[in-house]
Amino acid sequence: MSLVAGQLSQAETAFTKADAESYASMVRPTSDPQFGDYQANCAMPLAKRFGKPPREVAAALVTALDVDEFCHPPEVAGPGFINLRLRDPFIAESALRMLGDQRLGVGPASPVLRILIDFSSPNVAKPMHVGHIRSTVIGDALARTFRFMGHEVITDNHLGDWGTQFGMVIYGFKHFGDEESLQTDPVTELSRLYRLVNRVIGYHNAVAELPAARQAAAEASAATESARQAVASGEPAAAKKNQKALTAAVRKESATTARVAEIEASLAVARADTEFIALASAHREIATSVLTETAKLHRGDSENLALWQRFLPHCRDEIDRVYRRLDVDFDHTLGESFYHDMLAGVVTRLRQAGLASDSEGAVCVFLDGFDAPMIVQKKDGAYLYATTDLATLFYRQQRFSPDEILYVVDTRQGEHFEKLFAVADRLGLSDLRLRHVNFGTVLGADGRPFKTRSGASVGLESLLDEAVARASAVVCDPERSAKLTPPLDADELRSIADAVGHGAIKYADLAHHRSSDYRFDLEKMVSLEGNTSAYVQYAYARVNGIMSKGGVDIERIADDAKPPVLDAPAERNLALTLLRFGECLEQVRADYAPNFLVDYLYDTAKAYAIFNDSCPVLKAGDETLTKSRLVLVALTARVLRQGLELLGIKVIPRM
RNA sequence: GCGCCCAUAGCUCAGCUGGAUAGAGCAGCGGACUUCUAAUUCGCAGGUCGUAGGUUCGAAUCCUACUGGGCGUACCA
Repeated sequence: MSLVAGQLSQAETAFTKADAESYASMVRPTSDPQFGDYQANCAMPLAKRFGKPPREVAAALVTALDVDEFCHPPEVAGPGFINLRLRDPFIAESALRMLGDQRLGVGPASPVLRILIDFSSPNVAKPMHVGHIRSTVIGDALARTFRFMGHEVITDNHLGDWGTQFGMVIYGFKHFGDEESLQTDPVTELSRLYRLVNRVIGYHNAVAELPAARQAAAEASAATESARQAVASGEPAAAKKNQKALTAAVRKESATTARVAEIEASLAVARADTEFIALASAHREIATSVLTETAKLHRGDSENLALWQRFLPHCRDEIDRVYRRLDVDFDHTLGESFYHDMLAGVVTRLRQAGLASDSEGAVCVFLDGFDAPMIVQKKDGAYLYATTDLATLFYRQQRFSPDEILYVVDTRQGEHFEKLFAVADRLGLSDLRLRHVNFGTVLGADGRPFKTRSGASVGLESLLDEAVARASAVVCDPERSAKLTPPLDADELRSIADAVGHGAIKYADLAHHRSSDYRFDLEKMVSLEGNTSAYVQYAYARVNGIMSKGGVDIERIADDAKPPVLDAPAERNLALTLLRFGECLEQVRADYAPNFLVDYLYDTAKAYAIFNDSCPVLKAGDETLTKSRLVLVALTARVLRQGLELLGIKVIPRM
């Protein structure tokens, strides 16, 4: 495609005398095979620009276009589309060249950019949960993809290792801690303390919130009643308006009463546990005490600092275990604590730049276009995550001098990043491209954010365990595995379930455009049917089966192979699809959206399935044809394996 | 109140700086196995792209208003 665009660009220049922006990149796969392989849509905008009929422009472009080497003569169709059909020998030779290239014809990128990706970034004081999937999986896929394209990628896990969560654990240990448990099983003990403190705080919050919630519900109920009367007795002229007000009132009433019910339910659960209530009653001031412990830690209090230093390695072990499972790693893990000493300097710098000022006791940066300021220091003197983010930005700029920094963070933090970037801009960092790579929420089957029935967030590890268990049930059918030669043994079955289970979760996440919310449905994710990880992994296993049976050495096959024959439609379509690998990576790059790669791999797996159905390889009955088709099979194997690897998903040789 | 995002087939979702007859999967119906892995594949059916205007040769895509939903909004991250 870039080849076409390049030639088109020359033709366009001949036509426009370089007197217009280029539309040569408007080449894309055709919407329908009857129009050829690619269509160029640049004639229409050019026609508008020069006030000439589009078909005339298209004809002029075609005349100037020098693509005879790899294309059949282009045709002008419809309002001015230029349809291009690649010559089979060109496709075949390109496929062979791709097979012989370690990089599958991709890159190296030009220009090579230094891209820093900030992703995952969990709070380490509490167990990872479902909310960490997206940042981790998307960030990892982008890092792998951009690196493969030839960019210089730096990954940095900006851990939450210094915040209120540690204040909670410190408070928990001081009051409820068990020294022996901490020594024998630190991770469980720390997790227990976090959960307990969190629960106590939640309980007191609920108690405190209940009266106000009840009142809000009562008011909403009264408002609904009066809205109802207005509808019943109001003037006809205002009927529509009144009805609308009633609808709104009813909605508010239902929301507020639901909130009351939610609080009451949680209190009922808590009160059933008398031991817990006794404990909670003894710690009424826990919320402020936790903040005090956090503040003491930040001030360098020796006891709290010692506890923090004691806890942190265990918290790190805990998340590292999950990263190992997910096969995710980082070049750097510079948590919030790393920047602590720089925070005062950030505030000073902002003051000196005339950006920060005092307001209501806090140090704030007021920015045009925002109602609320960015607060960089609280009235009690503590710093906030905005301060840390700025310190981090300055540090990264100074140490790594990246061209681009990507923040793979929940879309709800959009406003925070707008402010952060605005401040960076005001401080003269405008040549550094900052980008909030936002993503939507993971929803449960009910369309609400994915939670357990009791309202807690779902633990990441238990989710992975469940995915592996379900994958095992779907993929490890004993009758089937016995049919393979040799039969799959227990170890191999386990590694299959592992690859499919973890792959399913990653694949499903990456299959949706990152900015949309999606429904988490494990059953669908591990299914062998449809656009799933298992389907693509299975396609690879089939490909691999043929290669091993045919004795193909995938590393050597390109050395003495000939360009494949593409007489069958399935052969040609498969080859053409394989050639588009690089194009889809460009799409991923342009929009920071791995779902383009997922779609591509699914298309490729489908194209292969059709080929597999209609084109025998080892049984083609003709040695030349067998060799030709083995080239396509081997290239399919490499593309699927490489593509899945860029998504962080493993392939298995058999399944 | 203000701001951001979303609304596409029964369901879950794609749809690439505006392009030809809006796609896929699942679910439904009907075909194809002396298979190199049928865990596959082929066909059928299914859509006023939330509503109403506007811009354009051309709008799911851009603009405006409206409807419905989600999220954010001064010292959590």
